Amino acid sequence: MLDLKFIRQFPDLVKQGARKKRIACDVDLILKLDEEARARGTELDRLRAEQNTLGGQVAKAPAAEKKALLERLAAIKTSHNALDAAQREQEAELHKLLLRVPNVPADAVPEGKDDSENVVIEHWGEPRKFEFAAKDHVALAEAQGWLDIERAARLSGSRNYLLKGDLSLLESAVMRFAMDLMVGRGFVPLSVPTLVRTEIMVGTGYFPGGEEQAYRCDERDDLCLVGTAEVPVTALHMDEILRLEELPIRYVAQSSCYRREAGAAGKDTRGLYRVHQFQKVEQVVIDVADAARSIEHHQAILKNSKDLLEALELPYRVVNVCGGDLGAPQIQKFDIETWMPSRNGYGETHSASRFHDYQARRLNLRYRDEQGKVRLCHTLNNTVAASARILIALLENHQNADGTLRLPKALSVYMGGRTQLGRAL
RNA sequence: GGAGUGGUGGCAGAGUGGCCGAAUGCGCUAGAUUGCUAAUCUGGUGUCUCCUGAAUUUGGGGACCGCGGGUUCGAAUCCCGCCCACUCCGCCA
Repeated sequence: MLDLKFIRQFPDLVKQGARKKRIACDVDLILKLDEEARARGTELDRLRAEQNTLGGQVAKAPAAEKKALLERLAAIKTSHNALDAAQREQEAELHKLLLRVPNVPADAVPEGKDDSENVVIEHWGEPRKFEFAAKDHVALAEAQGWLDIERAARLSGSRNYLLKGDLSLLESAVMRFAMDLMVGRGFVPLSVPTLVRTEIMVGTGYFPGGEEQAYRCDERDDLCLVGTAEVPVTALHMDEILRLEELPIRYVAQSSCYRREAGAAGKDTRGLYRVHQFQKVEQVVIDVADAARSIEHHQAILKNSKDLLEALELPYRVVNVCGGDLGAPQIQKFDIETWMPSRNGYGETHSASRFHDYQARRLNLRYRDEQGKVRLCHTLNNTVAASARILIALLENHQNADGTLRLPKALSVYMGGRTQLGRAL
């Protein structure tokens, strides 16, 4: 959410930002409603002030005057109530609109309509040339008895899967490696709820807009399954005023993630690329409202993930996500795409977002600065490792000609010192 | 799931219809005192918002005592719903 004062002050910036993101947003309507609401609010305050003054006199007023006083108060109340009802309605409408105003993208965000116009800014590693017929992750994993998509579908429908044997262990190994890497860098490990209230989905910016993407409990419980640990972790300190000494807060959390993938029918149907449930280690940074520092954090959390991929010996590239592919909440986003031989291309495995105070305003997440002034925090997050997709990359990039899987040294430790998984096929 | 108790400022804790944005204590902070520390004394010490002003530090209003409604001229205080915590019983990985 943007500050109404900011929108008032720089309406054109907001409009341009929305245009760059290809998100419809009626700034003028918002400004009109805001102006009306403020005018009415002033009048309401005035009425209330009068009511307060007169009300205080009622008890001590002589009986003769009391009646007149009460009549006057009744009149005030009537006009106040009418005005108040209108005000509430309009404020609700304004708030609804406000929740959908997209954050203004950074200048460094490239112009572009969709992901095809994201700008590659960095490469690491060389995609491997196979001197044998390389298998895709499904063929390889099934041949090794590591994957059962058919039975999983019986349990849970399409886009579900079941890991077995060493691949199941490998998933845990990657997650644990990711956690250890981050803890080694000072991030505080967290185990968090993956079921959150709707309010939390709104606070982190997923709702309104992302409802179709989230699993929601029925009306008995106002709870949603999160699509990422970013949600509970970023919201952890909502409604708090943090002390300057506690900042920056750096958290890392592993969680199950759930996505409905509505609207993705027919897209990435084979294998583990687009699935309803996966494990993910996520990093979140909460700090002071300082644009330069936010940029530093953004680079730092990006670096963490690049380091992880390098330790896993997986070629990747970094893209600067263009306006049209950016979500409403983000100021800027860098995606890391990891080489996946079966796609003969790079597939998104990480997403590093910078929000400024967009989430913090919705969450009422604040801190007290040096001057003692209360201000909204800045928040950022990035994937450290997302299980299903990182497994695709590991399986496909590190397969041997005989169908076994080479383990990078970083993971070997987590797999009992083994350097290779599977049997020769 | 059933029964009960309770949710007040950074914390502890008063307040059961107007004198309460809220006593008191602790903490924090500025100053005084002190050779230093401690102790003591004095002042200050919530958030949001509107109007006004050159000004986030002018002046004046409004709102907030878990959240949302209601009763009343007037609600922290009474009523209803919800959320949360705790205790007992039941069930359970």
